[in-house]
Amino acid sequence: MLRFWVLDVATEMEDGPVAWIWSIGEDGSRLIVKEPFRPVFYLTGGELERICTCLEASKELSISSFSLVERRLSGRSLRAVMVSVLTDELEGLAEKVRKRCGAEGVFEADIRASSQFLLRRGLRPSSWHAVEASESGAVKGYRVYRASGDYQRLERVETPRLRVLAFDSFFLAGRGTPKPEFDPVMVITAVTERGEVRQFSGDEKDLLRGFIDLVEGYDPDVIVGFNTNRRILPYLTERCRRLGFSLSIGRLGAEPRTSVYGHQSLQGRLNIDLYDLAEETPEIKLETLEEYSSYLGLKVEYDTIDEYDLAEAWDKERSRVLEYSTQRARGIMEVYRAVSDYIFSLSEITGLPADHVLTAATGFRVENYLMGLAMEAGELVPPRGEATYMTYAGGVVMEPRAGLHEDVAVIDFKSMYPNIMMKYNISFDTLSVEGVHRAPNLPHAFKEEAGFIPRALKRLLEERERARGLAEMHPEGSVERRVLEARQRALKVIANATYGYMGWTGARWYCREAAEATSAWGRETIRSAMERAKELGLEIIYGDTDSLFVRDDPEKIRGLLGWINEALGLEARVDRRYRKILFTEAKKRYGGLTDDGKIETVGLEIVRGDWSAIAKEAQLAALEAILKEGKEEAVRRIRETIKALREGRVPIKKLIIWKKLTKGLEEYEVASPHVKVAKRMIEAGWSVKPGDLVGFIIMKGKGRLYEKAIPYFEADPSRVDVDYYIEKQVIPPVARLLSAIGIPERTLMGLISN
DNA sequence: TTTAGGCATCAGGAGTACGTTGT
DNA sequence: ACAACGTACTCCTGATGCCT
Ligand SMILES: Nc1ncnc2c1ncn2[C@H]1C[C@H](O)[C@@H](COP(=O)(O)OP(=O)(O)OP(=O)(O)O)O1
Repeated sequence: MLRFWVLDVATEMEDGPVAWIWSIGEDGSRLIVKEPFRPVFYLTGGELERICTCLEASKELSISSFSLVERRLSGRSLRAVMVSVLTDELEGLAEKVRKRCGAEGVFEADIRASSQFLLRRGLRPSSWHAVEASESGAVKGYRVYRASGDYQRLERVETPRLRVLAFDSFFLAGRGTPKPEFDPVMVITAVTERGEVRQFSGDEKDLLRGFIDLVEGYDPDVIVGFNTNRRILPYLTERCRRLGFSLSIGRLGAEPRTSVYGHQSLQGRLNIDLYDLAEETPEIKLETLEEYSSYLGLKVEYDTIDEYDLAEAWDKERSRVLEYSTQRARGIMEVYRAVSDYIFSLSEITGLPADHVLTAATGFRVENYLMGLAMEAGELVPPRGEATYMTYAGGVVMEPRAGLHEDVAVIDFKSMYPNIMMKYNISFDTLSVEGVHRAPNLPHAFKEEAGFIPRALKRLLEERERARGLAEMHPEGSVERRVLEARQRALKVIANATYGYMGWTGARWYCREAAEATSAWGRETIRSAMERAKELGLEIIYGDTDSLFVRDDPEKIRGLLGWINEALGLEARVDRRYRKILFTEAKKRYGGLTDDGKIETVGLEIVRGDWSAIAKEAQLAALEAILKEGKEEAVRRIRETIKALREGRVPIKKLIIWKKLTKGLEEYEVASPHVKVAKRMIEAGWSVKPGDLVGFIIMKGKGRLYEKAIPYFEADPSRVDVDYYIEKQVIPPVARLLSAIGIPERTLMGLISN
């Protein structure tokens, strides 16, 4: 038996499609496991025997074989013709066959060949397998095996030692964002996992060739960078082409290939872009390598040079640029080390290859996970439909009791929606008018027979519990803990998103009834818990969807938790205790002092990425004073902030307001500062695209706000509109906190004039 | 390539009332 | 006297990013 760890899978056309499993062997060797593979689609409806006769007569098409099989569709048994084909262009062929042979439905023709291979053969990326295989030569030094028989998943959990190359690169433009048509590569710096640094600069052709040679010589399994998918790899590829050669950094010398959703695929290697990871980390508001490193608590030094100053720095302080490039490559390696386990675990859970899982949107992670289970269960994977969007009611949110409260306990249901889906067996394949589980105030019901979705959730929740347990074994602040926390959270998001997935019109298993019923039962559950809490004499201060904030009373809370467990069959727990907690009038916003002495803020401007740092700091200072010192101190601190602003003592960086461009500039209906600034930047030659953050500063002047906003890197500190920052940034968020403890806004407005 | 709904907050823009100005 | 204009106000909506 050959044992191997799956790095990546590709299908290549030889005599028909062949799956190439790029792998790491037990002895650490790099190898390729090959298996001729026949992608499959199913035909249903019509007269299946006639369809078979028709297929028999269609020998000229690339059909390898076909047979009548028993499958399931939404849980119901169904006969179908399974067609195995010799091409990786399934969709066209399937449609042709369907028409010619008079079938009604086509299933699974829209799943790409390499995905099919992974899913059908039960192969999991980023995990260990065993298979009967015979050695059959070598390609470019990689031993090749022919697999025969089924793949067995092994229990081993550890990741083999991978060769990793971290790199970063800067490009040089005379004006604005560098464009690959004109502007050369200045420098590439690469670092191996042993810490060896190689820097390439000078003649562009030489430096690119140097990098290619390094990759070929070092032969990394993983190439990791920051912003490689969207920017660096396409850029380098284009530069090489223009210089008359190709960026041959694939394992058999191929160029990077643009794959699904802007991902750059490297033959036989994993291309990992840490930017993708930064983007989905909610604590990180500004997706930069620096922010990510500091979020992880890594000790990496950066002498940062802003993108907008790079060209100038290259002229004036070249050695600093080169040094920064090295720091970045080192930092990328450090971050990779910290997060690689997380990436591989996400890949293993969802069944998506490690480099694809990071670019896949949540819905597709869920879907891929479900598809794997579906194929195991013989459940046909339906095509994506075009359901019309219909909204439905979600969770209930209580009006908070505004003000400062002492000793508040937060009671929280454990994975509420997933557990509700399991309790009431909510699934697309259990929806039935005669079902025994009838959703409150809805015409939807679900039957007893174990559903597909509850089965899928069970595994996710178990895995999450495991990750949570492990996380708690590591000290707070340690890298291990952060990574396990991230895994735990990823599993929670995938589980919750399984609920949202069924309410998503783009889902293969769209089932609005299931999603709607889940939130309806959620409302019923929290309402009954609220009632019970009141009956027990608990004082409720706030609640949102699955939580109750109550005045702490351990005895009564114990009673409530016990009741929830017995009467509702769900688990709730005290998630947190606040010594003090402050609510404004608003829902979903509060800040408190926890029992272990930490300040926690939820929803307030402090946690939002679209407020200036000065405003967020001022609000935090006020909150801290309110919780720890008193009202007077809060007012004193704000007075100090305002004074500092007036006297020009606040660094310009703290005045930047960042907002994301969420769509193309033409699509905006109303003018706004960040859109205006984006337009201005584009005119100056900078590239600003949807998904980018635009940083701006408000300057003195007349007119609308958007007329006073300029790119942050053009701001002259002496012309900043200090009044705007005082009156519209600092005061309102602070005033909302203060008014909750009875200090009228006037008190702050009085501070404006001095 | 879009998991869902619920929510606060801000600024722009349309509509309106009202006062001022010029003829 | 009356139209044209500017300003201040209200109300609604688009936009963003958060919470669960
Ligand atoms: N990202 C999300 N997508 C869809 N539904 C969500 C999401 N986050 C939360 N919900 C819904 C479903 C959850 O069960 C419910 C309560 O959320 P929350 O308390 O944050 O987590 P949880 O109850 O699932 O886990 P925990 O065990 O950490 O409390 O709100």
